[in-house]
Amino acid sequence: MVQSTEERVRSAALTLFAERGYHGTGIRHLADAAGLSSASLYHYMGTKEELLVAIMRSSLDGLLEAADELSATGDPGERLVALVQLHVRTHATAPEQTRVVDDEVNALSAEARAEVVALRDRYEGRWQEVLEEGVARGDFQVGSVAVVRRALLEMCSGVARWWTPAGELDLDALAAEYAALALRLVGASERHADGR
Amino acid sequence: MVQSTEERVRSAALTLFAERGYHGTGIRHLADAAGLSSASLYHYMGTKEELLVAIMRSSLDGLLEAADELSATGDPGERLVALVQLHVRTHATAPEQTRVVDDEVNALSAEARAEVVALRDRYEGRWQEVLEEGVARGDFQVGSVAVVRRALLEMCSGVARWWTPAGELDLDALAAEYAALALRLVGASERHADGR
Amino acid sequence: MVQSTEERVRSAALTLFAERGYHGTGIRHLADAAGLSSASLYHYMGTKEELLVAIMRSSLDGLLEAADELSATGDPGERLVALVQLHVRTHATAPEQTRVVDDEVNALSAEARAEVVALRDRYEGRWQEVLEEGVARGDFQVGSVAVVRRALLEMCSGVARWWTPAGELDLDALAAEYAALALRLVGASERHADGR
Amino acid sequence: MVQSTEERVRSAALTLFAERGYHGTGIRHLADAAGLSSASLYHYMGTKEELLVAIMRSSLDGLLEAADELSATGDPGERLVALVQLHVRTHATAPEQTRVVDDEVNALSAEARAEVVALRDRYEGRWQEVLEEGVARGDFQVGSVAVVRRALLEMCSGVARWWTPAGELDLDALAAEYAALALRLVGASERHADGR
DNA sequence: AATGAATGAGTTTTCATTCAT
DNA sequence: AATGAATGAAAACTCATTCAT
Repeated sequence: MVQSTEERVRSAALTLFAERGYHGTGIRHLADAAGLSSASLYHYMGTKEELLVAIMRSSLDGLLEAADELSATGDPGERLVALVQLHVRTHATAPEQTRVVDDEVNALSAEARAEVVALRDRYEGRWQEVLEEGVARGDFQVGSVAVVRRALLEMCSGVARWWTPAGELDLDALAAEYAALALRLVGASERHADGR
Repeated sequence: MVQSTEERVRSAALTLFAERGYHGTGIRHLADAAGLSSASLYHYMGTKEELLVAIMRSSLDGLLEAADELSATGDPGERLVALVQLHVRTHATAPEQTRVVDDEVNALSAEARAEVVALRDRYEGRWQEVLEEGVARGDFQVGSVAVVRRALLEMCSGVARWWTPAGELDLDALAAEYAALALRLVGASERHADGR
Repeated sequence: MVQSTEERVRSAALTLFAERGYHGTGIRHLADAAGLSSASLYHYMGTKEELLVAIMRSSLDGLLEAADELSATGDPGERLVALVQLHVRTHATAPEQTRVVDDEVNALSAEARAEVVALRDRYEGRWQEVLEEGVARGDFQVGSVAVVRRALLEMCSGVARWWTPAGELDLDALAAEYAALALRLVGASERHADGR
Repeated sequence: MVQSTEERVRSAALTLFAERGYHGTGIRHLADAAGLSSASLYHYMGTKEELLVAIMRSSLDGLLEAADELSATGDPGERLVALVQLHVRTHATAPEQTRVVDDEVNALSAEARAEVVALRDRYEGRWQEVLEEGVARGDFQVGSVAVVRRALLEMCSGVARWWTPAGELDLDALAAEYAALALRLVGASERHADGR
C-alpha cells in the first residue's frame, strides 16, 4: 500500500497520541515517527491541535456515516444489534482512533472541543433514538434510557482497550458476544444476536 | 473542614490531573491551585510523578480494601451486586480519583506503572472470582467470563464521566440501576437488585 | 578565521569551563558567550555534559596521538624530553583545554568519567613506559617510577596555570627549561636537554 | 574525639567541596552530611562562600605559620627540604583541605579571592626566598627561580591527588622521596635529603 | 539550638512554532 | 518539498537564603 506523506504524518500522530496521549507527544516525536524534520511536518499539518482535531473528526465522521446507514432499516432490536456491532468492530479494529477520540477530548481548546463534542453527541443521539423507539414499542425494558445508553456505550468502547486479534475471540465472535450483552442490558430477548 | 497544606496540594493535583490530565497539568498549575509558589510545592511532595502515584495508590487501596470486605459473604449474585454498588458509588462520588486511575496509567514510568497495574489487577481479580463462581454454580450464564468482566467494569466505571448529584438519579437509584444492569449482563435473575 | 556556530559554541564552552568550572558555568553563560539563545544552543550540542566530554576527548585524543608518534623513536632520554616538550607546549598554548581536562573530571557522570579516565591513563602509560625503559637501561635513577611519573606530570601540567607568551620565557625557552628539569628529576645527565 | 556541631559542619563541607567542588555541592548536601536541616546550618556558618573562605584561610594559615617556623633556621638546602617535607606531608595527610585551596580559588568572589590569593602568595614567597638565597649562595643551579618555584610547588601539591597511606610509600618515605626530587630539581647535591 | 515553611531566582532541557533558504 | 536555524515560553526541579516559631 502506497502512503502519501500526509498519511504517514496522520498515522504517526494517531499511534503516538493513542500510546502517549496528546500532551505526552511532542512535535519531535511526531517528526521522528513520520521520518521528517519537525519543520517539514508543518507542510502537512496545521498546528498540533488541528492534527488532533482532524483525527477525531475523521474517526467520528466515519462512525456517524456508518451509523446513519444502519439506522435506516429494521426494528429497534435489529438496529441496536447493528449499532453495537458497528461500534465494537470499529473499536476493535481501529483502537487507536477510538481511544484518541475517547481520551483526548479534554486536550482540545474550547472551540475545537465544541465541534468534536457536537459530532459525538450526534452519534450518541442515534443510540438514544434506537433505545427510545425500542422502549416505546415495548421491545426494550429499561429503567432509564439515558443511563442505559451511557452504560452500553462505555461497555462497547472498552474493547478498544483490550481486544486483540490474537486473543480468545475473533472479531465476529466479539461482535456477537457484545450484541448479546447489549440485548440483555436493554431487556430484550436475544433473537437478534446472530447479526452480521 | 481544616485542611493541611499537604492535603491542599493533594487535592489540587487530583482536580487538575482529572480535568487536564497528568501531562496537561504543569507544576505552576499545581502551585497556583494550591496557593503556593512552585518551589514551595516541593516541600509537600516528591516529584510530580510520585504525587500521581500516591493518588492512584490511595484510590486503589481504598477500593481493594472495600472489595475484600465485600467478597467475604454471600452467594455470587449478592457479591456481584455488592461489588457493582461499591464500584459505582465510588466512581460517582470520587470521580476525580477514579478517572485519574483509569486514564493516567500510561503516564507512569515503567516501575510505577507495574505497581499500580498490580493493584488494579488484584482488584479486577475479585470481580473475576465472583463471576467464575457464579458461572460454576450455574447462577450466571455468560459466553466468556473475561469478556463480561471487562464489559461490566467499563460500564460501571463510566459513571465517573457523567453522573452528578444534581441529575436524574440520586446515588442510591444509580447504584440500584447498575446492579440491575449487571445482573442482566451476567444472565442472572434480578432478585438481588434491591441491594444496599 | 571563519568559525562555524558549532565551533563558537565549543570555544565559548572551553573558555567558560576553564575560567569558572563546569558547575560554575550555566547554560545561559554559554548561550551569551556564543551569541545564541539558550534554546538555540541545543541545535549545536547535546547535553552540557556531552559538550564537556567532547572537549576532553578531543584534547586527550590530540595529546595521545602526538605521544604515540614521539614514543616510536629514540632512547629513553630523548623520548622523555620529547614527551615533556609536547606536554609543556600543549599546556602552554592550549591552557584552557588542558585545565578543563585536569580539573573537571570529577564533574563527569560515571560512564563519561570512565571513558575520559581511560584515555588519560593510556596517555600516562606512555610516560610510564619511557620511565621504565630508562630505568631498565640504567639511563635514569629514580626511587619509584610511579612517583616520578606523577611528579613529572603534575610539574609539567602546571604551566597551563601560569605561562603566558608575554612573560619571562618564550615557548621554546619554556620547553627547554622543563626538559632540563625533567632530566634532573629522573637522574639523567642533561645531554638531551637541547631538544626540538 | 568529641566534635562540636560547628566542626561537623566544617568537616562535612571540606569533604564535599573536595569531592564535588564548591559549585557542585549544594546547601542540602552539606546539611545532610552534617546531620542538620539546611536552616540549622546557618546557625554555624555565614554564607556558603564564607564557609569556603574559612576553610581556605585556616588551611593556608596553618601552612604559612609552619613555613614561618621552618624558614628561620638552616642553610637554603636544609630549608628547602624542610619546606618540601612540610608541603608534601600536609598535602598527603590533609588532601581535602589542600585540594579545596588549590582548586576552588576561582569560585570565590573578587574580594574573597584577593584575600586568599594574598595568603597563598605569602606562602609561595617563602619558597621564592629560599630558592633565591640558594641561588645567591651558589647552592642551587637553576635556569629561572620563578619557573622552578612553580614547578616545585605543582609537583609537590600533586600528592594530594593520589597518595594514600595504603600505598607503596608510607608518609616518611614519601616525604624523603620528594625532598630528593626537589634537590635534584634545584641542582643541589642530595646530602640534605634525609630530613625529618 | 533547631527547624518547618517559604520563596525568588536559578538550573538544564524541551516545547511548538516560524522562517529564510 | 524539505530543512537547518532560531527562539520565547515553558517544562520540572533545585538553588541559597530567610524567618517565625
